[in-house]
Amino acid sequence: MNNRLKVLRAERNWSQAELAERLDVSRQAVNAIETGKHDPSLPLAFRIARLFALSIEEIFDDGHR
Amino acid sequence: MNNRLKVLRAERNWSQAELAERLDVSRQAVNAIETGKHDPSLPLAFRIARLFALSIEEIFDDGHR
DNA sequence: ACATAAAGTCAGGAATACCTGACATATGGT
DNA sequence: ACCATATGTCAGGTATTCCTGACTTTATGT
Repeated sequence: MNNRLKVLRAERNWSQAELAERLDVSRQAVNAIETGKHDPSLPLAFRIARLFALSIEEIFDDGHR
Repeated sequence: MNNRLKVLRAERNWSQAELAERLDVSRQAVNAIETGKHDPSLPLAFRIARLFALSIEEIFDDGHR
């Protein structure tokens, strides 16, 4: 699952730790998602989308067009 | 996580088993999601949204707003 | 009433998404 | 060069999402 987390974070000058705090997850969880080690749960995907005021589909991409 | 799976399925006259087959998951997985026992993974949420030609947000609702 | 299909549920197990704590490496500022 | 911050990664543990197979309960049709 590809995602635009790193760029969205860079646009706001947030560290992974800052983003993690805003999402109420661990810094490692943010890192793992950014580096593609695993996908967020659906509830977390919702929190991410809401934080950036975007739809889940605008942030995450599972390929299958 | 609330969802409109049951209605979307009813609109198409699909059984849980038929839906499961189209989503390539077990019948029990569909049942568990419909009955709110657990949330789908993000990849599965994408497949569900694509199948019904809707956005994830149009199908699932995590409460917050 | 009866038969079949659909839906719900349980147990046990596999894979994955989270956690904390620790440590290594990289990047940036002074 | 030095120091602080950021990022990446590992281990070990817990919780969740899926699986199969089996069973019960509920709906539907004849």
